[in-house]
Amino acid sequence: MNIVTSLTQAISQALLALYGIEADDKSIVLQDTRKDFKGDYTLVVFPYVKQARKAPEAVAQEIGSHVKEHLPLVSGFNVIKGFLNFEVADSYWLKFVAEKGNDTAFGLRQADVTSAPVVVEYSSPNTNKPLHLGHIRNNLLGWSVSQLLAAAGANVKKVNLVNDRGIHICKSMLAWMRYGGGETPESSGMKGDHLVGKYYVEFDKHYKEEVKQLMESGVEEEQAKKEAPLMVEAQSMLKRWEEGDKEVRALWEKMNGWVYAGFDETYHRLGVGFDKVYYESQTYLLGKELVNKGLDMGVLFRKEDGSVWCDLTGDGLDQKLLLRRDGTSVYMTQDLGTALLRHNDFGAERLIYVVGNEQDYHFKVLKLILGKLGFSWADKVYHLSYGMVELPNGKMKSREGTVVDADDLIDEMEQTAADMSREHGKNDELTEEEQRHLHHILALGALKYFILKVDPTKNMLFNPAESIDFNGNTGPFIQYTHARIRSIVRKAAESSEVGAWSSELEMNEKERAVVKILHALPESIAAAAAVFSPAMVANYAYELAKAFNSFYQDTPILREENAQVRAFRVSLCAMVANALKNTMNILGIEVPERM
RNA sequence: GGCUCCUUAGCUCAACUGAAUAGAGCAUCUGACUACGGAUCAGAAGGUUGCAGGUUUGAAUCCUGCAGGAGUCACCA
Repeated sequence: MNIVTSLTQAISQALLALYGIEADDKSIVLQDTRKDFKGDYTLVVFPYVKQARKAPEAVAQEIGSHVKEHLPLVSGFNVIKGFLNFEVADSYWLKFVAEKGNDTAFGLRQADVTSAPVVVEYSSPNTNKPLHLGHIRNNLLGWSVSQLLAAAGANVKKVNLVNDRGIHICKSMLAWMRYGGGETPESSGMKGDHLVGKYYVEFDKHYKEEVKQLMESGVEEEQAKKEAPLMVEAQSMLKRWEEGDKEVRALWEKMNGWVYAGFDETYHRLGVGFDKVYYESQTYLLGKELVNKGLDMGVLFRKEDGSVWCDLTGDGLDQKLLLRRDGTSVYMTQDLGTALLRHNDFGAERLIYVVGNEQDYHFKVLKLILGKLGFSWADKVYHLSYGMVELPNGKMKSREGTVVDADDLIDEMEQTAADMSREHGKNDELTEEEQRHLHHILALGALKYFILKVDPTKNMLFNPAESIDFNGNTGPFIQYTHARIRSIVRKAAESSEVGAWSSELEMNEKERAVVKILHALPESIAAAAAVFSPAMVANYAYELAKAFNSFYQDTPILREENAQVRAFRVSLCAMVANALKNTMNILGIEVPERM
């Protein structure tokens, strides 16, 4: 049995026997003993001193004795103020490595495919411009949270909802017709999404010019923005699209096709994917029946002008529009519809939306309305809200050209990785193809780790000029550690002298540190999954890699003369390599055999 | 202006549900290569956790107020 559960139970029994305190296992919290003190797990006894009517030191002393007496795995304990530090016998740790050392899936739970799916929506791009750094954070988060939940045993379905219709698409289409001269991805050599994005910018340029001219001729700004010929034409194009105009639809399909080809390439490079892709052009009319249902139920109401609203003033919010007076729906209406669609499509238990924090309000409202409409799963809707990626000179603004393009960024990272690699010059035996693959892995390892190690909810700063480090708390550091370990394990396998070891061995401090971190892997993954935080996984992997390096630096492994100790250390190596691989895989980061 | 979130070392970030002396990396300084892989390791220096109160045996963490920053308050998506 796991030592933590054993300890918890022993403590619970001690509390009952000594003081008659009935503490359930959940209220007993053990924490890792701080490095500077002797021991492995610490119990804070302050919560019990009142009922025990004794000084903290005395209480700790008594609990310690009682536990040690009843739990042989506890080899000793010490008391400092109100902190009771338990020491766990080496034999326990040795047994743990012996049992789990060869388990390549250690720490990962088998996903239960028979349980109700958890649907994770992420990415959700617009098809009028290419992906940028903000999308990268979204995609990486979506993918790794999916991996994380799966590692914790959930049946995860990843979905993407592509925003493929609307006025913004028409802008690109119109500009392409006007100024494009029939340019295609083939003729221009541009990636499809970049080409379409170029015409979106083009539209904005000419449109601003028109607005400026109108204002110079005395038209108010508001009015000028509405009346500029380009805008009027884009609006009419949207109308024709909605009416199913063949010409408009054909162009729409053609240009969206270019964009999808471009997106697929970027998704592939990022290593993300989906189980199902929804298109807004097919779902944007959903939700109206729900509104009718809501009207019947009396949770929604109609105003005199015919528009339909939900009154959320009772929840401390405003009234929210759901149908315009002309009967057309808004964003919220669609999202209500797609939530239901998704729930029905998968029989989903939970819906998770990976969407930026600028939509916090929207999802708060979405959840509330779903609840009012009587859906029991409304409280299982979770908005995984993430902060913006900021640049040293401020926010990214597409219109001002201060965006970091996803493809460009990946290109640069790969170049940097190639340069670094060449500098270290250890990969001469690799073919060119293998080297390219390695550079790709390292580049994405650096990028992904850099982004995922930050708490999702927080805004983060990205400095493209300084690019991303390959030293310190980085993806490549962990990748490097893995590659080194695998190298040792390979050599050990060649020598074939690796045998068993006895539980009588004594571990040194650094070995113990590594083993303890390994031991915590399952709990760490479970804890990270509970709060949807890949960052916690990243920090775990780093801590493990660091502890291993520290151990590795001054402890002989293959040169160790004692065969049993050698065997133990090799097993430990294999286990660390495995744990690094599994945790990095959750982050979507590949880990090389050599680098 | 209302509501929500944020503020930790020079910089970028940690600290799970309140617990011991708030931890890493980068940058700076000092040491360690006849290498089981130095993309490493050992160490130094760097902090009144934005400010002021409060609750608690104990607060970066919870409460109140203030300052600074971001987001949002569309018959846009």
